[in-house]
Amino acid sequence: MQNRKRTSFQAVRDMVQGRIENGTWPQGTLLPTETELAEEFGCARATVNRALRELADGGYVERRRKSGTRVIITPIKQARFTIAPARHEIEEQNARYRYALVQRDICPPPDWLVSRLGLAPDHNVLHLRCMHYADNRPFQFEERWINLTAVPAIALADLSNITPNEWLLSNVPFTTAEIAISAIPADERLAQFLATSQGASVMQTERSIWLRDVPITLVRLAHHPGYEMRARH
Amino acid sequence: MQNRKRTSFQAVRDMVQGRIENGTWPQGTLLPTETELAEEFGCARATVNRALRELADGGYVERRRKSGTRVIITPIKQARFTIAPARHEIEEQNARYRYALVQRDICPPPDWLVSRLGLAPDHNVLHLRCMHYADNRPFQFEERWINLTAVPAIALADLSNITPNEWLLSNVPFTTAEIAISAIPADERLAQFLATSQGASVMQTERSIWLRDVPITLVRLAHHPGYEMRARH
DNA sequence: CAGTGGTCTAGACCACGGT
DNA sequence: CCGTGGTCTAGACCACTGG
Repeated sequence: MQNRKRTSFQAVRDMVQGRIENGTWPQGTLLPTETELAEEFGCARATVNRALRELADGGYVERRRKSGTRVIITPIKQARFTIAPARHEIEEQNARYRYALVQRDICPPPDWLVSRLGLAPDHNVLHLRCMHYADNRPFQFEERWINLTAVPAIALADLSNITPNEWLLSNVPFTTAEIAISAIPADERLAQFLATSQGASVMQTERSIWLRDVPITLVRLAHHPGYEMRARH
Repeated sequence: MQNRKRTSFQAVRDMVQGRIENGTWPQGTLLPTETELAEEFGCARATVNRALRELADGGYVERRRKSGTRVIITPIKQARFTIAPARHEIEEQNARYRYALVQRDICPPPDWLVSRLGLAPDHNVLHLRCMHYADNRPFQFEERWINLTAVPAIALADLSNITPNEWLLSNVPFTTAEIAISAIPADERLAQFLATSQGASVMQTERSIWLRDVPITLVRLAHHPGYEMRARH
């Protein structure tokens, strides 16, 4: 074994990960402390810390002060999905993007929306429906509600040429987003927009967005039949 | 607002993120160097480094040596979903988990599987179907193919009491996973297993798993109607 | 209360990649 | 070449939490 140029945090990470995967440290094992590992690997504790922090991020170990670092019992893996605007997704496939505003009205929020976002029930919201096309084929149907109390300016915006998403991105910062993905049957209206049959299985992404505690918008994206979300890890 | 005891990397991260979000540093802006930011915030360069590294992880900025740190042009957000075994998900809801092996056979791999995983077509695979129940209600239908060339031992395992997932997790390490999520209509068999009607909209998670270049398994999980995947970010 | 991870610092050297 | 991020170090103090 020749001189390692330096002991990198990646080497430490890979060593520890290796010991977890090959069974040296089975699930539930309490790992040596950072100080001990630093000694074993001949590096600074900060290096071990970074390595273990990445393993914790990756879902391999669980860290708690005082009790130490423990190999996760049930290895919950995490997958990262990229959430791109329809335009981006479509143009990446070298297809032509087209957007259409279908409906726009200002109304009191439905009850479920009030409770979902934590809205004030007596303030109106902007309700939008729009379509996104790829090469004139239906790609995504969007239904959106926007909190006019938080974003009054959007009531004056012309949303027939710019998507609500783009308008919001360039005008409103946000801090928190919640995403829920589900499979729903297409109702009659949705089936027409997506050029499919009523009852067809459709993937729906629902996103709720806040700026700190202030609800900004909730959007439901119904994807065309056959759409897939993909991720690697 | 009282004195911040120290300048934390989180404070730096939030400051920078804030400036990106409120438009001080619009998309494409070249940020000051780490050294400059450290000076501005009155902290060590390592602190700024950690803050910027996290922002890069989060998809806010792009970092390159020599050229510097730049605000990402198209803000592609990423969402992290946790991929937990059915047992874990069910027990977390305080429901009783039950597993049943439905079918087990050893057969040549179907063509689509050969090309999807990169299998040798002339070697058999283990083909399994099983069910996961929460409080005896159908939770998830699992169909799985396992590469017996890579994992011969599983042919001898008794999979009626331990799930194939659990067996694999404790016997085979893996390095790469690919996930695809889609919405499918339930065929007759699936509808029966999930106690729903034929054609019902069902969310399907397909996972392919490799150990380096060696394909291990491909599994399709059909979730019960109404199932949702959730994430925050 | 004491042990363990969490973070910060100041300084150093390395490695990549424009110029 | 040389500027910028990437990483390491040794030491220090802090903050959470289990016993």
